[in-house]
Amino acid sequence: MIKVRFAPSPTGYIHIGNFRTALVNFLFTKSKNGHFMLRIDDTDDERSSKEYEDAIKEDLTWMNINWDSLERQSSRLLSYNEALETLLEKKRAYPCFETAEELSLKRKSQLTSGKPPIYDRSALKLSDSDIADLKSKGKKPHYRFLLNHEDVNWNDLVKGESKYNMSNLSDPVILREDGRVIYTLASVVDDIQFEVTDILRGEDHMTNSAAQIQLFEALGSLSPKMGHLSLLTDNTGSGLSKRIGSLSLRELRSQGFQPMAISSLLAKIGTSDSIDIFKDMKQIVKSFDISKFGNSKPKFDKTELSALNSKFFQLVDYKDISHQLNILDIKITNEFWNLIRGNINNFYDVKFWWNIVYGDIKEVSNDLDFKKLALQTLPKERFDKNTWSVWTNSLMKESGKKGKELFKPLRLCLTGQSNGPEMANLVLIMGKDKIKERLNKNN
RNA sequence: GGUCCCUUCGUCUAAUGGUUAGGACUCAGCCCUUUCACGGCUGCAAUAGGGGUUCGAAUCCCCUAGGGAUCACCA
Repeated sequence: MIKVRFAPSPTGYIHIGNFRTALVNFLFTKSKNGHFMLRIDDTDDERSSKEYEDAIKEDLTWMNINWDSLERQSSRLLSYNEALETLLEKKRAYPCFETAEELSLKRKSQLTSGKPPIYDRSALKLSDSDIADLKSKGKKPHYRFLLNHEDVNWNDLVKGESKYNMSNLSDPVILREDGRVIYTLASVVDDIQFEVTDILRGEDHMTNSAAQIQLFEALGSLSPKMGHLSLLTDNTGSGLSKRIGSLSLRELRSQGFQPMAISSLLAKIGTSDSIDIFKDMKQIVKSFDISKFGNSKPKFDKTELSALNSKFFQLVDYKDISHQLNILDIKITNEFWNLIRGNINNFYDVKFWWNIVYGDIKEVSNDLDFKKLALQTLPKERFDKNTWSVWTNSLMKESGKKGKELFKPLRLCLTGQSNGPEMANLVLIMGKDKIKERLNKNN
């Protein structure tokens, strides 16, 4: 069975890039009847918090991404220590005693002299007695994984045949001086133990993956299949991750964007499928194929998201959105929803139209003569489905106006807007009293 | 700076050496609707630049330019 994991670290809110990774993993596994694991990567307990973990879960739930199992790295520390022992026995891990400051300085001087800032492995030269000596002086080691300096090859699920030469990389630190494990190792240990079959993530993990493939092997396991998605950029082409703040899921939610609009866009952007709104997650799952993802960096454009958002409202039936409408402190009926659904770009537009139909509006029209005529010709009898044509016909005769000349000002008088829902239905729902009130109102 | 990845209409992309370089979105025009929207039809619009290889290059090779990623005791 296919098993994937989404492994956020609870150090912030999920943003659009993170979420795309979650979504792609979810769609990939669900399209193969697989298992989706949520793994909280909280090994960095200085930056991690329970609040963020809860927020991540809440956001995923809001987006209709449900996990089949949940793991937390902070509860699995023993396994990581065992793995380190194994690596030490196999001479694939070694202790180092440089301080963070020393390493940072070293990198800087390497960079300024035009060299790649790769760790020089000087700790490897330490003899057993050197190490014992340093330890006896109270120095605490951190540990690195000893890379084999050779090509690592893999068949990437997205990019195809890939390779990376490991001599371009520093031996990754896998255990901190204070004894806390680091992601590189923890992730591999978990993937082995939970039998993850496929790892899908952003291409910023490309070199991690290469190193981790060696780590899988060093721990006596076969590497899962790897796939690397190109990173999203903003509409100027620069990296999105730098501005995660304004593009968090929570931000989008508070701006009135719908989960299906977000998922529809993120599931299809960068693929050879056309971008269109999906009604529910099942439909996206059906159309999903990892091989449809390309290698170039798609631009994330919020206006594209807005367009999908509007389309979603046109598509969604009252029964499927009424639970959401309930959070607005106004009563929305089926009839009202059907009236306005074609004119909603953003969830809060519901309230905007409610106010226009039932509430008070500031600006009407200042065409007094026209309003007077409209009031005179307004049918006296009870409103029904013919009211609109009866009214506009007689108004047409009285005013001598027709077509746009007639309808645009009338719409403006009644709603204060130059466009909006179907007028014939709108007057029925708005009712005679409200219409009179609008036509009598003078600015 | 080393390494890796990327570059086709404005946008997302298709075209496994031979196509009139195709589709979707946007945009424009027309039709429909006694208005806007929806819908339908039509149209505008691209191979980053320069060299090769080849009868023939978007496609293969080299160079240049631009963008991104990575080289953390973050994940």
